[in-house]
Formats: sequence, structure tokens, C-alpha cells
Amino acid sequence: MKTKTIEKPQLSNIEPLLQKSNIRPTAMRILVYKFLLENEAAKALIDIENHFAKSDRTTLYRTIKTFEDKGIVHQIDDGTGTAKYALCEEGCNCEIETDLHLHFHCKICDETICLTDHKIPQINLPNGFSAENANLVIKGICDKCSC
Amino acid sequence: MKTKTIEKPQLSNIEPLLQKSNIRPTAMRILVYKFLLENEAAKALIDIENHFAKSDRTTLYRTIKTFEDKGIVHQIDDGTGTAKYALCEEGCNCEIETDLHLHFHCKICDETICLTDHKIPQINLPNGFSAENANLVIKGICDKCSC
DNA sequence: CTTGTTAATGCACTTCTGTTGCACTAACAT
DNA sequence: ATGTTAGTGCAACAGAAGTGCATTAACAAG
Ligand SMILES: [Mn+2]
Ligand SMILES: [Mn+2]
Ligand SMILES: [Zn+2]
Ligand SMILES: [Zn+2]
Repeated sequence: MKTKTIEKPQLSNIEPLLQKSNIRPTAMRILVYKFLLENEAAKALIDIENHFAKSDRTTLYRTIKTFEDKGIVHQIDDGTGTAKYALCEEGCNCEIETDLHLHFHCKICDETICLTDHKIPQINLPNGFSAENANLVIKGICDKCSC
Repeated sequence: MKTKTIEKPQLSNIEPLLQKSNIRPTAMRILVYKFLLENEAAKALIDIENHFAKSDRTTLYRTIKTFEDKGIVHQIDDGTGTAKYALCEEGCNCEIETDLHLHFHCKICDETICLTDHKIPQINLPNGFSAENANLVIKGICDKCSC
């Protein structure tokens, strides 16, 4: 028998979503998930820190690590030197093999976004090489920044 | 009139090569260039530091920066978190536009190599996006490490 | 060869990002 | 109510990258 307290409407769908991935839906985790959900662009840890200025850096760090380990967030290396994070799509399985969508980094607004519909094409490798994973980042100007 | 001292045979071709790119061929620079030339795999700054243990970190750092600025070395972001560096091919123009070869990172030997013959394929982007540069890193097992 | 200018080097110090240890606290099941 | 497990906050640390400044080397002109 479960005694449930009244849930905030915005969060009502996030809580079971976290539980489904065996992540305890703590207040902080729900807020971080919400933050990632509301932003189209992938976020760096420092971005999350700045947004939740009152929270501890380590908690946010470990929150993201947990999300990543549980497979609901994927890390993006866009070449800027700092890792970015974005929510995985429904049914994506980054943990096992990379979902091979590409990422776009805009040199104007400095934002990185997932192009989930654009998969990395098959690459022919020299003899003896076997591929397990691939990372493709296109740099240029995004739709919002091109006039 | 130039009074030239006797050159070590291995270095005889590097000195003019550096001068051609407006890089003063100091002893350190020649040695770093030689080091990169002798290694197939791209090297991180820490690798160069370890190889030239007696030298100062800053000098090596600025040596690589100079090489990069002058367009004889290109930086590789292989996703390991530390930047790698490799010599550019003859006639490559990384400075202007990336030469679109891909890079391979082996998860066994942890080395990163340029696959200069393997160009990054043309990618279709959504409307409004324009590409200026691309970085593709394939992770897997290299020829030396596969059985 | 001497001198003056410019570039390279070495050392110390700083910043930024990521990571860990540990004590404390909240959550949950029994 | 209680014990176990997991999350949090603080401090400290590690690694890589970058900067300021004084010293030294390279080079060209006289
Ligand atoms: Mn993505
Ligand atoms: Mn390369
Ligand atoms: Zn943009
Ligand atoms: Zn290998």
C-alpha cells in the first residue's frame, strides 16, 4: 500500500521516468532532469552549476554521472574541451553501443545540439581495424544564428 | 654569405622544413618535430613532456602551439580528454579549412592515429545549418591490437 | 667582432574541469 | 521504530591548459 503525497504537475511525468531506470527520484535529480528537458542544447556541468547556484557542485556532478550510468543521459565531446550532456531519446541504448547520431556545435552561439535524426554513416576502415563506437561533431552555424 | 655548421644527418631535412613555415629551427623545435615524425600515433603534450624529461613543460607547450599556429601540426580531439597532436601532411591546409580525414582511437593500446586516406563523408544537415568543419573519431581496435 | 633588437626559454603561479574521501543526512524496507 | 542503504555537502586533490615576467639565445646590422 503506497501513500503518495500530492505531486507538482510539471514533475509528475519525470518521477516515474527516473524510477523506471532505477534512479531514486530525489528533488535535485528531478530538477536537473527538468533542466535538461527544457533545454534544446546540451549542457556542460558548469552550466548546470550556474543554473542551480545554491546547490553543491559534487551533487550535480554525481547526478549527471548517475544519469549517464543508468543510460538516460549521454555525454557529448564537442571539441570545446568541456563535456556536454543531453537526455537520451526514448529507447536509445548508448550504454551498449553508441547511438550513432551526430552532434552540431555552433561557433556563433557556442551551443551544441543533438541531431538525433542524422546518423553517422558507415565508415570503411583499413584492414585490421574494427569500429565499436564513433563520434562525429560538425562545427558551423546553426539555424538560429544563420541570419 | 652563410656560414653553415655541420648538421646532423637526421635533422638536415627538418631545419629547412621549419624555416619554410617561418618557424625558427631551434634545437628544441627540431627535436619535437623529429619526435612527432618518428611516431605513427598522435601524441599528447604529456607524452612529449615524458619523452623530453629534462625540458621545460612551457617550452614544449609553446612549441606545439607554434607548430599548430603555423599549420604544420594539427590538434586531434579523440575524446580521451587530452588533446593529441600530429604532423600535417604535405600540402594540408588545416588552418583554413579542416582536412577532413578521420581519426581512430584504439581502446586497447590507447593510441590515436590519423587515417589520412579516409575522408569524412559529406553530411546532410537540416535547413538553416551550415557546416564549416567536422571531427570524426572512430573508437575500436586497431590493426596492431587485433589478434 | 660588437651591439642592439627580437624571439625563445624557464620558472612560478593561476585557472578550469573533473574526481574522490568522508562525515552527515534522508529515504526506504522490515 | 529501527537498521540498512543511498544521497548530499564540504574539503581536498589531480591533471591539463594557460599567463606574466625575468633571463637567455638568435640573428641582423654596423
Ligand atoms: Mn546527442
Ligand atoms: Mn590527423
Ligand atoms: Zn548558433
Ligand atoms: Zn591498438
